[in-house]
Order: sequence, then structure tokens, then C-alpha cells
Amino acid sequence: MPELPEVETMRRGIAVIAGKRIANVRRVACRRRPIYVAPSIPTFRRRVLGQTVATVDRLGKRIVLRLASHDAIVIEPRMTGLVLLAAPPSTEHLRWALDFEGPAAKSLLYWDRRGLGSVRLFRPAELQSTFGPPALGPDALAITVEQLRENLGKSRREVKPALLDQKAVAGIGNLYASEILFLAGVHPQTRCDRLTLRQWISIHHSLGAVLREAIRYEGSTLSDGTYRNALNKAGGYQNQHRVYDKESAPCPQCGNAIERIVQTQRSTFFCRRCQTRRNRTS
DNA sequence: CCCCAGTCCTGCGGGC
DNA sequence: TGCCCGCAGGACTGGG
Repeated sequence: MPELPEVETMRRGIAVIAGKRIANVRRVACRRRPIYVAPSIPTFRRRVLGQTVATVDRLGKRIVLRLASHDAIVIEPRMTGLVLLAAPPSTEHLRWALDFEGPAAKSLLYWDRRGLGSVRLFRPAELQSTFGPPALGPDALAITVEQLRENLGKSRREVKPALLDQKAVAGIGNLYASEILFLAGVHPQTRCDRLTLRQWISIHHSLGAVLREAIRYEGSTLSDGTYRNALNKAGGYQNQHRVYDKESAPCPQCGNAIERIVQTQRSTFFCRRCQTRRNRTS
């Protein structure tokens, strides 16, 4: 479930590889089906060996290693992928590794329990066409309220599933969508085209507030314990969740029971009393 | 064009 | 106690 805060925390944790030269790239733990690595390892190796990692960036929920050659390694963790510079949670699900030159250089490891993630190498033009606009919307930490309204304001979709649309705004996933709408006081089933300007401003504000707060706590490690930072340490934001995975628990604002509904096959958690379809009066 | 159901994958928890 | 099924939700595909 890595969303923007988790991917950003992982990115910061591996940022020290910037400036290092790549000595090798390899698959690991071959007993498991390898994750999707493209191009094939020999081609991958030929194009990255000896290259310097120029920057360690984030594109929505993906980590991007830009190389001096202008090629980019894009790591997409999807549900259970982790990027590590320390020992992984298990050796069994270790999938891929990048080694660096230098006697004490730690390898960058990609670990993925379910194996839905991918590691891909892109040329600049491919990176742009795959992840540039309009394929990917503005980053959730940088989007303006005007952009948010422009991208979703005319949509007939319900606002909660709409916030998961990476073409509209990049980085929000199922967990943070519920948290954002709770803080904004907006009912998750409100149609986007029926939201008022005031509500869009509130959603936009909450979006930044929740994601920045979650980054400060180094992301959410849910009960399955999968998510870890680059040093294999759990996050802390799960203890700050207001509604996510809290069905029947009291609302932190009013004490009413938190409800769980399903929207486009995904769980949504919200408080019926605090989250309305119209402007709150207070 | 817009939007949604189905798909991939593994580990787990609930029910019997 | 042990087994099995359903569920978790990233992003992509196909189709209505």
C-alpha cells in the first residue's frame, strides 16, 4: 500500500546513493517469480554499469533514479514493494539489487512480498511519455486548488474514488483518501461536480496537511507490517489515523461510530456526522 | 470520452 | 486444530 508518504520516506532513506557509481545490477531470490524487470537484465546491465546516480526523485508513487546518461531507473512498489539499504524483512522475497562502487557502499535492494511491483529502465523520451502529463497529474504536494478543480471539478464521479485517479492528482491512495476527506469534512460519496469552491479549498488544504503529517511520521505501517522505510523500520502514522480501518470505532471529533462503505470495490471509512455533502456551517 | 469491473499477486484472518 | 475462501488495493486492460 505504499502511497505518497511511504514512497517519499523510502526516497529520503535511499537519497544517499546520489553521486554513487553503479557496479552491478542483479536479480535475487530466484525461487520466487521475478518482478517485472525491463529491459532484460543483460541489457539493463549494459546500459547502467559505470553510470552515476545523479538524483533520487519521486514521481507519484514511484521512485526515480536519474542517471548521468539521462536514462532513469523507475521503481514502482505497488502494494508490497520496499526499497532498502539495510537487511530486508526476509530474504525470500528479495527480488532485485543494485550494487555500487566503493568498499563500504551498501547495495540498494528491492523487496516485494506479493511481487506486483516493477523495476524498469527508461530513456528520457519514454519517461516523459509514460509519466509526464497528461499520463500523470500534478504531484499531490505541489498541486494547486485551481488544478485540482480543473482536473476533477466537472467529473460526475464520487469524490473519494476520484482522488485515487493518478491522472488528476498523483500520489493519493486508498488509505489517505479517506483520511483527507475526513479532515476536509466532505462526504466521500459527494459527486465532484457538486462540490462547492469552499469544499475544494478544504479538500486541497487537507490533502497537503494529511500527506505532510504522514511524511513527518514516516508513513503508515498497517497491521500486516509490510511497509518499512529504507532501514527496515516501521512507520508511525498508523497511530494517527482518524478513520482508516476504524469501522465502529468512535469518531475522534464527535464520537459517532466510524462507518465503512465500498466505493469502486475499495473500502472507504468516514464519519456520517462530521462529513457532509454540503458546506459545514462551522 | 468517461468510468468501472476484472486482473495480477501473496499472506492473513474468519468461519466452519 | 486445520483447511479454505475472501479480502487487502497499487495500476493497467478491456469493454460498456
